[in-house]
Amino acid sequence: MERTLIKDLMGKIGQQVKIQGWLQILRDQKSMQFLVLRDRTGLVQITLWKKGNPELAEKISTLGVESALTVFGKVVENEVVKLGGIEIQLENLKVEGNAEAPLPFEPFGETLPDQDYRLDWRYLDLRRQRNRLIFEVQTTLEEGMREYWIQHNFIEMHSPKTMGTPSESGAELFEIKYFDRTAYLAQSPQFYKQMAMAAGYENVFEIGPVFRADPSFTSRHMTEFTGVDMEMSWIDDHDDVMKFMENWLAFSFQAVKDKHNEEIKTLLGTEMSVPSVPFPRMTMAEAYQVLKSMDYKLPPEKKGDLDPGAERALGNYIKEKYDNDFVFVTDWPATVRPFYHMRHEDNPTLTKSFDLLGKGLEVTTGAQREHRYDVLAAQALEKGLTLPPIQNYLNYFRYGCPPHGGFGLGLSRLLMVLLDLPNIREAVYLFRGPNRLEP
RNA sequence: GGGGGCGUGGUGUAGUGGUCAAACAUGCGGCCCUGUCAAGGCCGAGACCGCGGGUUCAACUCCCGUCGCUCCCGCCA
Repeated sequence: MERTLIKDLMGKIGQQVKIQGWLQILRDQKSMQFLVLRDRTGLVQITLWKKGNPELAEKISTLGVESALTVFGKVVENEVVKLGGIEIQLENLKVEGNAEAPLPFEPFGETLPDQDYRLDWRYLDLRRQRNRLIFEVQTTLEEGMREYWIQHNFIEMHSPKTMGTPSESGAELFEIKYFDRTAYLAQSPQFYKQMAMAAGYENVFEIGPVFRADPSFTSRHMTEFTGVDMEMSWIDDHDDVMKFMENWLAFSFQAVKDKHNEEIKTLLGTEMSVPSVPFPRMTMAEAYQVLKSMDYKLPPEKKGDLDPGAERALGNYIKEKYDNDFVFVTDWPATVRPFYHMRHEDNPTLTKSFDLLGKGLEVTTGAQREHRYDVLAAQALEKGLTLPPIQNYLNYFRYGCPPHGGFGLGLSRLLMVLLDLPNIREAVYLFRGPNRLEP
């Protein structure tokens, strides 16, 4: 017999059905048993008159909530039933996976345990529909991103995650044993996607894991996360990257809205909005003016940079003034940017770079890259790097590399912004942090 | 790495020097209940109050250390 999904039961009134799901509630009375079964599409009540099948009733009495069940019965209409006005008259039941009692916690209880404890029992926490929805949204979001890229002739890359030499900055890399030598986990596909530019791919993207050995204890950091990276060739400057990016992002958000708008409202209590294009832009210098006008005081050591408080303040300002959740902050000082960001011709202290803030949270860093070998090498030296460790990278620019730029985006951070999630641990399937390697 | 906060039955909380051999809710077990539906009623089990040391006649409560969690900052996506 074929399985019927709970949402389709209305069309099967009077028929025998097989449904499969988890026992959410068992009300075991003297003469009647009521089971509420949950599958990914909804809840339904299942009813058994005990005297009609004492053996089955006995079996049901031993069930723990959250057991995985296959249920056979007849769908009947019953106005008395508050759960959709229908119920299933139970005929047979197979226990596929019994749940021990008590559960570590009640996923559907009125109060939930601390997040850290729920992380220990992540699969139970994920049974809540609102958590399932987060990853349905993520799936649609990535689908939208891919669709837009493919429409624009991008090639998908899968770059290695093990590296022989530290690339951008040694401090934040995880060292791993690699036979008789040391290797490093990639903290960005940066160099590899630029290599694709040198290879003449013109447009590439990658969605893959990146690793950061930062001992960060915040609601928005992870030691391993999914990076969304792209790089495009033959641009005039970083604004070409921003133009592409805002349209790409709006397209992907629209895909999410088309598919999940109602559920996001009901399960997450948030109204999602598709940002209007173009996103507001402000240079770093303008951002400082705005902060000054808001009386936001940056710590003096943050010269030329923003701190999280400043980012939140700018997010609020943009929301109020332009009614947009996003803002590009451009033209960051070279002092706070990596050596490979291209600098302005008329002002070499500033880079052709940008951050994208979403609701005041940094979700992206991007730039036009320096593709001229001599300039790039000079900038590396100026930053205090030595050339031999990055010579393989520098070589990409020796035999005809086109002008190019791109960005890296944190997938879970974008989900936080999209769904108004307060903590990145909710926006990722399994969180990894300095003290969290399990499950 | 720096700073703040927290750590009490399975879970969420209350209790902040003696009245606590620790309370409430929920969950769990048992019994009762002609259809329940956030079901309800009764009974029961379950915590040496994170760990170690100290102060005190007396510590869940104060102090020190330690571990864990959490938030903010640094770092970044």
